[in-house]
Amino acid sequence: MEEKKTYTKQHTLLVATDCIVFGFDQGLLKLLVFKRRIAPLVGNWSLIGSFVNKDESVTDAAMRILVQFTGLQDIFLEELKVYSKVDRDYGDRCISIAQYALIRIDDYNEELVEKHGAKWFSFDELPRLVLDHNDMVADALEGIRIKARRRPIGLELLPEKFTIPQLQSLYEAIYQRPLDNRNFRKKLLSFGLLVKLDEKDKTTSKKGAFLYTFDYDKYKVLEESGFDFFL
Amino acid sequence: MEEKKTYTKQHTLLVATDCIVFGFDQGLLKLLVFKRRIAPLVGNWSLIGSFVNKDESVTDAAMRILVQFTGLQDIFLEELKVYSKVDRDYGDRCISIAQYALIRIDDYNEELVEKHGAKWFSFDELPRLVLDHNDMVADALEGIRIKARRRPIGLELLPEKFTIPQLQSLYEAIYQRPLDNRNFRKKLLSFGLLVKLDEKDKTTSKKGAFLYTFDYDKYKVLEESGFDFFL
DNA sequence: GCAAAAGTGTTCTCGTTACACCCATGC
DNA sequence: GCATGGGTGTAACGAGAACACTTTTGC
Repeated sequence: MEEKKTYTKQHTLLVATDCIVFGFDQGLLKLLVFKRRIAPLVGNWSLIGSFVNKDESVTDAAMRILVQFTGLQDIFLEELKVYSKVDRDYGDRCISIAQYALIRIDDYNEELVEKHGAKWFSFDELPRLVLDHNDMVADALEGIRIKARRRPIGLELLPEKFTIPQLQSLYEAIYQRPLDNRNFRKKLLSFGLLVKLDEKDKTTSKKGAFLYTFDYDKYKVLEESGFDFFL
Repeated sequence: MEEKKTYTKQHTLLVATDCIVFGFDQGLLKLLVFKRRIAPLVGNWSLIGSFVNKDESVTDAAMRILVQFTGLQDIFLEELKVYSKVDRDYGDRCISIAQYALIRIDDYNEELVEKHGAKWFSFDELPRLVLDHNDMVADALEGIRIKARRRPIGLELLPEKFTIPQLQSLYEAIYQRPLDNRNFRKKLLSFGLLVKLDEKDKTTSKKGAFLYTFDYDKYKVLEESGFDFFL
C-alpha cells in the first residue's frame, strides 16, 4: 500500500458511518436496526454502520454495508450530519458521519436482513440504541421532513408503481398529521410528474386504486430550474 | 494520554475541517480565504481549515481556527457536508468536514486577519482555491440560500443594530435578485421580531435609516413551534 | 345491499406580487 | 433647490385550506 505521509505530524482518527435506514410499510415509517457485533456493547440494538476504510469514501462505506444488509444496490442515501463529540463512543475516539437511506421495503432481501440479526421497527416501538444513535434517528426524521418539502424523496420509499392513497399515507407518516385527500391529489397532479397506468392495485380496497409512476426525467429538468416539490 | 484501542484492527484517517467564512460588506457577499502554509500547495489560496485533533470535536476545531484568524468568539457556524473522495487531497488520504461560518465584518479583528495572510474576496473575484475548496464554496452558497429561507441566518452577517435597507441588500446578495422594498419591509415587520430604535444610521443617505435590533428571545419561542422565517 | 376505500369541485381566505409617489436631509 | 436614498398603501392574483358526496366492487 502506498503511504505518502505528507501530513506527518497530524493525528488520525477513527471514522465511521452510521445509516438511518427508513422504510415504509402498512402506513408506518420503519427503521432498520441490528444487533451490534463488536465490543463494547455487543448484542445491543444499533444502527447499521461501519468504519470507513482507507480506500473508500464515506458514501462507498455506506453503500458497502447497505448491500451487505439488504442486498439492494442503488439505494437513496444522503448525508445527515457528523457526530464528533470526543466522548461519544465508549470504545475509542471515533467520529461518525450519519447518513439516511430510503429503501423500498417490498424490495429488500428478507433473508439477508435476517441473517444479520437485523430487524424493522416502527418509530414508536424503536428500542434504545447504542451510543448516540437515538439522537441520529431523531435528527434524521427532522432531516427528511425538511427535505421532503423540497424534493420528492418520499417516492424512494414506495415501489416503482404506487397509488395516490399510498403516497398520501406516506406523507402523513412523515409529517405526522392528516392531509386532505382532495387537496393532496390536486397539488400532486398539478406538477404533471405522475404517469397514470392502466393497472389498479386492489390490495387495499375493493374498488382498487390506479397505479402511477413518477416521471424522473421530467422532474430532473424542473429541478435544474429551481423547482420545489411539495407542501 | 489514554489509549483504549478497543477497535484495534481499524484504519484511522486524517480528518480536517474547512470553513467557508462569509461576510457582508458594501452590498456584497464576501469570503475570507488565506494563503496555505503547509505542503503541498504552499502559498495557494485556501479556505481556512485545520486538522481535527484527538481531544476536540469538529466544531471545536473550527472554532479554534476561527478565533485564531478573526479574533472573534461565538461565531455562527454550521456544518455543510463531508468531502471524502479518496483522492481529494494530493497530500494524503484525508476527509474534510466543510462548515460555513457567518461573521460580522465590521467586528472582525483586521490585524489578526492580515497577520495570517488572509483576505476578503467578493464572490465574483474569488480566485481558484486549492483542492476541492471551490466546490465547497459553491455548495455553501447553495446551503445558505436554502437555510436563509427557513432561519434568520442573514442577521449573523450584520451588526447588532442594522437598518432595513441593509438587510434587504443582504438578501438581494444572497438570492442574487432584486427584491421589492415595500413587500420586503411589510413581510419582515409582520413577524413582529424587529425592535425599532430611536437612532438612525446616516452613513448611507442624507435622510438616514432607522436602526433595528432583532428580538432573539421572541424568535426562539416561535422557532420551537415550527415557525419558518422568510421568503 | 352494504361496508370500505377511491375519486371528484367549489368557495373562501390569505399571503404574494406588482406598482409609484412623497419625505427628509446634506450639499 | 436638487439629488439621494428612506419610507409608505392598495389592488389584483393565485395558491392553500376547508369542506361532502358519489363511485366501485367484494362480500
